[in-house]
Amino acid sequence: MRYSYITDTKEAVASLQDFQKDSYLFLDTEVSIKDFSTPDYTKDFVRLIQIGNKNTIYVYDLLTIGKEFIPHLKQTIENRGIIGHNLKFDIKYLLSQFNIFPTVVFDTMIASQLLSLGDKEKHSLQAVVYRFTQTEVDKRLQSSDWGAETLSPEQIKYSATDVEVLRQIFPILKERLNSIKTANKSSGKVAEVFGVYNPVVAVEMAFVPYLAVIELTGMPVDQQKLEENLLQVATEYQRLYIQFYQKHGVDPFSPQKVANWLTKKLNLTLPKTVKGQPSSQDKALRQYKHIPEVGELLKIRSTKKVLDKLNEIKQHTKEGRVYTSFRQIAAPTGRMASSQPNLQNIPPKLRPLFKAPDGRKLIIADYSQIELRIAAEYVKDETMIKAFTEGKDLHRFTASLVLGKDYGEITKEERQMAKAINFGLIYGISPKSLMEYAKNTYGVDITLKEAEEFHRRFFQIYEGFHRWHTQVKEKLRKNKRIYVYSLLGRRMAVSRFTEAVNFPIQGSGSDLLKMAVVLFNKNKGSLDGKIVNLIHDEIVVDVSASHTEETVEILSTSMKQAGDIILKKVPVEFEISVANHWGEK
DNA sequence: TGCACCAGCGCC
DNA sequence: AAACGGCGCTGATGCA
Repeated sequence: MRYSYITDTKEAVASLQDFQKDSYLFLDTEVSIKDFSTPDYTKDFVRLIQIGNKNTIYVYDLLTIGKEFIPHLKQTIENRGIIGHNLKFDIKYLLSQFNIFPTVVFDTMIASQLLSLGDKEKHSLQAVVYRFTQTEVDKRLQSSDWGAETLSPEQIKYSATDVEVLRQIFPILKERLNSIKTANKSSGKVAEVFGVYNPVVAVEMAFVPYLAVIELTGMPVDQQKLEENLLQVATEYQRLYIQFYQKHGVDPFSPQKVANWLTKKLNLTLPKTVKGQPSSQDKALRQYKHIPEVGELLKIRSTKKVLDKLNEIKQHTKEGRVYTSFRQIAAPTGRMASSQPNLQNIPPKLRPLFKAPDGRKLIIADYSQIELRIAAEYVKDETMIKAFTEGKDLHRFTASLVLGKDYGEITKEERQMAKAINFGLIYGISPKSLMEYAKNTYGVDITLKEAEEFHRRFFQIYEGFHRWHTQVKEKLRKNKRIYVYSLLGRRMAVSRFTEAVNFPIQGSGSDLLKMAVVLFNKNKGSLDGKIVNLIHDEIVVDVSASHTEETVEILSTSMKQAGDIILKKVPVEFEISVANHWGEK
């Protein structure tokens, strides 16, 4: 491995000449981070930036290299594609401290995740290098002192090695990704520069820098209201807890004790858990909510839930914004996950806390019935496609066909019943579960015979779904594991029927949202609207009041474009509204 | 005491 | 719109 440690400004600027000819660079950074659990992207000291091409690696020491170097560096990085591992991390530093924002990237962590087939694999640089080259990377210096006045030769070599291994794994990852079968070929700058052909790869890579920006932006929070709320809920919770404990001597958060107490003292019959213990879950208790003790219990639990959530938000709020962390590919389906705090499971009653700052608005946009539309497209079910094309209410439509009644004469209850049928049956719910579900959710008593009849009718009407389920079952009978694909070519290996039917639908939903985000960012240019949250099929944008109209327009166009790429036969629909806070409809 | 697991529940 | 599926957070429980 050839590498040069550069400490001089002139030398640094001159060295960039060596990157003029190559189409892409390998990049890594070493940062001096005080507390690894809470990195501060604006303050932590970026000590080294390492850049390599196929011939050489330069390690730039920013302690001694002057600021004049930065514009040159910016030009090099932004004009070339860059390859790195977990680039969201590096980009957050590059953007917030140096105003460097690469948009053509190949992330080897994302690549590894896309190849992983849904297995529980690790995707650290070390793990990925080992998996694809069977060589060990020594990561012992990863958290060494990168703020030290003089770095040791070992530290310099370590930092160069991180780039060297990227060079080794990139061609392997690329080749494996290109061997995934796809219906279409990807287009765009990412695909062109790196030579990747799977559209999912292109979308995921293009998404990386924009996700970094979302995290840096943070979601606006009404901090005063948050504090008031917190105080009020904390007081309420304490009161309820003390009252309950003094009255009954039972800890309301011990599931076993609660369940035993309810069965013995109050003679309630409760469902059994897997271990044979009585269960005290809310679902089971709700039927007894008229009993004061049970009512108190449910109230304490829900209050505690709200209190925890408020604290979780507060913990990560700074100067009126809350900063979450997204995992770009958290589920094998491509869905993201948000944590610290999780902004994807905020209950509706807390959403008004997320308020646009003065002079700004929130744009709230979400795709309508997206999974059902995707399913219809995916299985090419002519009847369902036609219903969507004609703008029919799908639940009402299913109810009319299953029950043999006029479309216009479907009652509210029948429509509700059809909802259960639509969502349950496309994912392979059994007649027995359908019966239980109808009862639990709607109190609709249907016999097993009736459930079987609905089941039969559903698959008679929607032949595409019948064909799909039959084929999947057949394949799984013949093979222990089969590959399933989303509409954009995301792949997973599955061995269970429910997984096999779920993956393509949920996976295509992820494809769709990520593509909409990429298109929105490309379409908006320098317009000020910024995405502040993503919740599976929903996009929240923070925009200055004066740019609201244009941004709504651009977001709509982008969501439509993404929709038209994923859904060729089914029309895409979404709701989009302008609000002062997230709870506004 | 710390860790791994799971139950329970919030969201899509 | 709900749970067939997917997450994250809290706290009890069980074990070392």
